[in-house]
Amino acid sequence: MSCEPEIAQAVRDRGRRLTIQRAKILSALRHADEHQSAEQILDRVHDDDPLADISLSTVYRTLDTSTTLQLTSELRGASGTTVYEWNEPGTTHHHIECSSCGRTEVVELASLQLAEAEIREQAGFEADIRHLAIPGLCPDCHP
Amino acid sequence: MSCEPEIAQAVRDRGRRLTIQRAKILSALRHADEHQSAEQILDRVHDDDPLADISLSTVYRTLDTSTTLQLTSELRGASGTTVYEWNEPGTTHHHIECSSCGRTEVVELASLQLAEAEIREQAGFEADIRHLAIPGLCPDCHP
DNA sequence: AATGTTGCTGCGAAGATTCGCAGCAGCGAA
DNA sequence: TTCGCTGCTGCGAATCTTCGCAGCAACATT
Repeated sequence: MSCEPEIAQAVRDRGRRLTIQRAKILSALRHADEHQSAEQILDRVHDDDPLADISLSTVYRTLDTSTTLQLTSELRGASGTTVYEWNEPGTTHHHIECSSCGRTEVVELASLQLAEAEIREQAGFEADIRHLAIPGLCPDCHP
Repeated sequence: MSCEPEIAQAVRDRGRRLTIQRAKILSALRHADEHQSAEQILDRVHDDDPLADISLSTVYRTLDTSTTLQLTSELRGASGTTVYEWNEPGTTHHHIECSSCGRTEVVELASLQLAEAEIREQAGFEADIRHLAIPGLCPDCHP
């Protein structure tokens, strides 16, 4: 796969070490076509290389790190399990999840672009709202 | 405390039963001056009534329900533990949390008011963004 | 006030995620 | 290429959260 060097660059550019584990974990998520749980990612790594010996802790730690590096996003849904997705550079989308039935939809919210500036002004934080999870109620669960 | 009837109303109005457990749990959170973890809420219930016999499962279930009813908000931070807060009717504020060091700040984002309309239009969801948690990097953790 | 329905609760177990520690390995420097 | 520093990993345990089930209790109806 031709994108491995890019992942390697991205990790190293940010002052982290590129380990075999990180390369495999991030590559697995990068090539998944939808968001994945930690366990699903580990399964994919094993599909690709049955001999890979990576612990689930490392998957969690890697995803935590890559989220800090803004390479990936975490979505902690009501389902109890957290899913992760690869941040395709330059793209933006938002997840909205029904607090009642758990159903999710993807939307693209132009108004959130303004929020980043507001946050920078008010708190000095560099917010990452390119891939945000928003709670709500779906049409079926409205009062 | 004079607000118990209001809590009772809010729960019953939405077709749920008002149990002693729910009343105590929600009252405890209602009177806390900052967001609380499930365990902290249970401690507060016990402070108020040492004989109360409420399980932690029930605290979690009650908060889950009350969040669906939009009486409370959940904030699942990077710290690993979820905290909850009472939604003061009519108020709005947003939490921004540093993905790196965990520090949080409260901001108030006018631009998010537009997002609710956008979401309604695109997906038909009734979003609740009055108390949203947004990931980002604080000034100290910027690259 | 008594009754029936069914939503809630407590308990224990299971599942998901984080943590602590000792040893390994990536990468810069020599 | 070798060496050394220190960040990263695997493991097992701890912590946090959810789940399944049997019994209880809130509330509408009588």
